Amino acid sequence: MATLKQVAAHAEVSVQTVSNALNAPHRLRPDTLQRVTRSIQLLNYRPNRNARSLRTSAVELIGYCVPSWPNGQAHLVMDQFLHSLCASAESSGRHILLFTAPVGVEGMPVYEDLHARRLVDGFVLSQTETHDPRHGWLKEQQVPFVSFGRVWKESTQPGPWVDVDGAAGCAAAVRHLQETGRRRIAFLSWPEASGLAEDRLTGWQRGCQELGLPSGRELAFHCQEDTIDAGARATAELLDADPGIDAIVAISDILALGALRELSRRRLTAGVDVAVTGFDDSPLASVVSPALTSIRQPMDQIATELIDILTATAPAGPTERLLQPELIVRGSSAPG
Amino acid sequence: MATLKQVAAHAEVSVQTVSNALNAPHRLRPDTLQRVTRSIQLLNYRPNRNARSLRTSAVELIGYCVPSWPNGQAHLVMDQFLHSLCASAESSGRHILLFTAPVGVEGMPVYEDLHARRLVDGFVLSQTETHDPRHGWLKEQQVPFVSFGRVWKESTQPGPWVDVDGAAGCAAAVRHLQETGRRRIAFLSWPEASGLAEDRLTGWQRGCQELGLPSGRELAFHCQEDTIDAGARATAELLDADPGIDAIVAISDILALGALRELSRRRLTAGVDVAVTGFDDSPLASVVSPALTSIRQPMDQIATELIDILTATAPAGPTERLLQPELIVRGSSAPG
DNA sequence: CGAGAGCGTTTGAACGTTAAAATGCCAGTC
DNA sequence: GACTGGCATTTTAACGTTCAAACGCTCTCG
Repeated sequence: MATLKQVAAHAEVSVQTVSNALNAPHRLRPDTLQRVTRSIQLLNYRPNRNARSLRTSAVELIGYCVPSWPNGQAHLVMDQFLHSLCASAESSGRHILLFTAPVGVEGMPVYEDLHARRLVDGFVLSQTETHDPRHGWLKEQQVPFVSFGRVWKESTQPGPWVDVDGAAGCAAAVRHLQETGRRRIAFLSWPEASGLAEDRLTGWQRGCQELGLPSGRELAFHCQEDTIDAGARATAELLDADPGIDAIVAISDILALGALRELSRRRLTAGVDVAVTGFDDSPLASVVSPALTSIRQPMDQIATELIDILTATAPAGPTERLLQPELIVRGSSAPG
Repeated sequence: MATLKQVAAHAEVSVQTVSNALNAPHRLRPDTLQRVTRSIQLLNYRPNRNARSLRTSAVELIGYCVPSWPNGQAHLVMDQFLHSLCASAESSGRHILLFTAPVGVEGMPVYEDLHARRLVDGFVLSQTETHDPRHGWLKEQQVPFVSFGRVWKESTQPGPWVDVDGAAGCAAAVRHLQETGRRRIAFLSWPEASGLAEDRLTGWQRGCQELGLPSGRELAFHCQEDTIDAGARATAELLDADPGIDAIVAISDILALGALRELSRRRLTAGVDVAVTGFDDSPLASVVSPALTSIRQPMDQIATELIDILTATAPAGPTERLLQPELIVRGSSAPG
């Protein structure tokens, strides 16, 4: 484990010169720079991050609270999100530090502690809830953070955020279904209380209205839980009540899977008799048959924006960014 | 942001005494301790981790490479694993640092760099591959690490590991199926090359043999990919070839889901006509209908053991631990 | 009653780095 | 030839903590 001192001795310069070679190479005369660089390589020197952080008081670590879902349910795309987040962080020389914390106010001491002890520079928040207490608190404490997900039903949300336009995604699904000949499009949703659900429902509604398709309350079903079973039961009820339904936009891949199952039980062919779309383009979507058309959140872009905002030195650019999802068309909505 | 110095001034003791109050309270006279503690609380002092780490050269961070699955497939239980790992790390005052790295030898520089720059004390490896190069390399470099998963087909594996006894899990599934009246139990597997597959296959085989049930090659099907479709096709082939099959042990929940789908297509009732079991007890298992009997890996215990081994100061206890999974019985194997 | 041990506390130094100020050198200017 | 300005490099001092040694006090015991 070489130190600056040893490299300096080897290159016959002062310690500071070696430091400059790494952090401000333009300050060195080309020949000196080359000599120092050679010594660095020869000794396989790596700067000690702790010493650096102590001096600069920046740890280059970003805290992320690993979500724990109350119902034991997994975030099917968390893998992808974490991977993108890590990659983005790394491309700016930072890393992600994971931690656990209780949801709501009880979790705040954990955030405070991590920041006060200088384990992280800031936080990326996800699983944003209505009236999430974290945003206000962090802003007040002047702890840097950025939120993945808007706090819903608030006119203004404290602090910067990045989110995906779920409404636009659902509207795009509706448009795609209309273009492929569908005329009676149902919507499979979560409980109405959820802000996420409201956003996506609105997209379906507006999409239908703009195309002159029906979008009445009887075409929207609110499932109480996000399970395949619930999706299947909802689909059954919808089809029983209105056999004319020829497409179903589901608010999640899981509910869409339920729809697929119910269709298959009824000897209906998904994608032919009734088209189905999901949301999130989880790994499941491409693994079922027919493969599921789904709305993909641009994970890489989300991650890049999050890190961008969090690590911006000067407050450049907007700090509220709504990204567009992408409709991935597969067999469940367009056979062939 | 209070520092030791300020606390010391406030409590009218030396800096070292405050440090001792935190790290070796037994050295202080009770009244001094109390006075210092009061000052610490009053000033809301938190030790600066960087300074501490610089001095002690221990960062209390554990590196974990966030897996990227080549086929874009998600690890359905990664959530749970990460959550358990974080919780275990935290209960020993540590945290998890995430990073990305290419698989195989090309990833080694990343590990080296993280360790050399003192970003982490050691590593938890997962996604262990046959002849995984990381283990040997890390051992040689004397970088602390522990592996989740054995390196297969090696008589001795460099370094400590924790793993789950997949064979025992599958044997337990077979036993359960036999007890509930099943006599012809098929096995749905991955490609034979996989060590994981071999382990679990062996469990099924031995389980059947011990109970006097058939376990010939014709009852084991090796799917080329881990998809619902592949599982369904395999189930179709198995049932076509041998209509007497009354139970299927699948090596993954995904394949089991395929089996369920094929059964339903054939108007057979899972759990009544043919019993089905999966592996991993992923969130999907409880979300399908009938709910899927599955073999759960003890995530909390795995995480605890991993952290235990990695952070043990003295080499206490065995550093190769094989944990027992648990069979979670649900409707797909025991209706009612 | 003086030497030695034990305890609680302080002092001095170091961990490896970087910011800021100081230094020395050289070329250009009047 | 002294004077200025600019550049490359070095010196000094810190960042906040802990280790190791030293200190001074009290107690024990021969």
